[in-house]
Amino acid sequence: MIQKLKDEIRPARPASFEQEVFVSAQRAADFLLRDFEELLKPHHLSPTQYNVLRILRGAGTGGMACHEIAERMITRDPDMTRLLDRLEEHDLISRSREKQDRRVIRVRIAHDGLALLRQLDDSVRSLHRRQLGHLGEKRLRLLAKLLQLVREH
Amino acid sequence: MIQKLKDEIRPARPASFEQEVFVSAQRAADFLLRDFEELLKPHHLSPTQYNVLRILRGAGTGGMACHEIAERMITRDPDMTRLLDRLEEHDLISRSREKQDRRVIRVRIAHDGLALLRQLDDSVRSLHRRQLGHLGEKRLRLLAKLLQLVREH
DNA sequence: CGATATTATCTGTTATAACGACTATTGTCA
DNA sequence: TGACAATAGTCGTTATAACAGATAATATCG
Repeated sequence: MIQKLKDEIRPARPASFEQEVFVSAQRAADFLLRDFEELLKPHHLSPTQYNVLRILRGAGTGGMACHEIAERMITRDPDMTRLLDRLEEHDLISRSREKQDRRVIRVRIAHDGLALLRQLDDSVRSLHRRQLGHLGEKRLRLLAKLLQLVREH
Repeated sequence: MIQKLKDEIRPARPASFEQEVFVSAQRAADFLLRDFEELLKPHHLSPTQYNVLRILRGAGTGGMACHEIAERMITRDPDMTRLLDRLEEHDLISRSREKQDRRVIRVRIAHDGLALLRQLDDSVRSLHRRQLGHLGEKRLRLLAKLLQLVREH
């Protein structure tokens, strides 16, 4: 009886190396994200919101349609509308309907959004340096290359 | 006026290489997680819940205290109680209060939980092989090593 | 041109995550 | 021993994410 339970509790096969890498990737990403969230918290921004602001700054004065933002985001978000609602409430972005294609909402970063990003630029940069700088440029290039390969599938 | 806006919209400095690696890591982790969520969805399990079941299977018949589970989890979860509530509702785990230290709740994987994991073992393994196998063992070892280095800080 | 498909976004609802405060139990140390 | 701190887990509340269906505008094709 006890032997049977012990057999049951054993997985069919030991975890594969691919599985271990999967777990390592999740752990590393979470480890990095945790500090980043802490950095943003005093500014009442989530990493996702920060990401959107960065994308919009990159888009320049022309702004971007919702679905273009969604395409560029780091992690997918099925609820762009309300994500933008929150940013608009805090005057970090502005929205306006397109003239040509009236389905499209054009989103632009607002003055306050730019100011906030600017205020964060240095601390974000130095956080990432603290988190990853110890690897050295050579290893970082290697890591970037390998992560790129992971996604190229 | 327009020139001023253009200046404002430009970040203080271009993104550092460390920042790029940070983003790559988040993207790669999300990319891997997405497929995994799809695989689990028909079984009404989230990656977090699956992770807990795996941890409990690893713990064996002796089970584990809540805080021990929390320590071993891939991503932190500040709400272990309700995470376990959901698993218990579906009879995937069982809980019982410790005799010696009555503060502690001992959690064990239940028969149905073991059966579910066993059912998933093969498909999880082959998913990760599909996702990562193309890198080859040498690159996977390198990647695992680098991800380990990231966390060792 | 008109029916239908597609695209872009929004909204209602439910589930989960995050944040704090709270209770119960045990450990520590004067 | 007895006050106080530390630990383990729970619960109330709010915020966000996920899912599914709805709405409006445009594109396509016979």
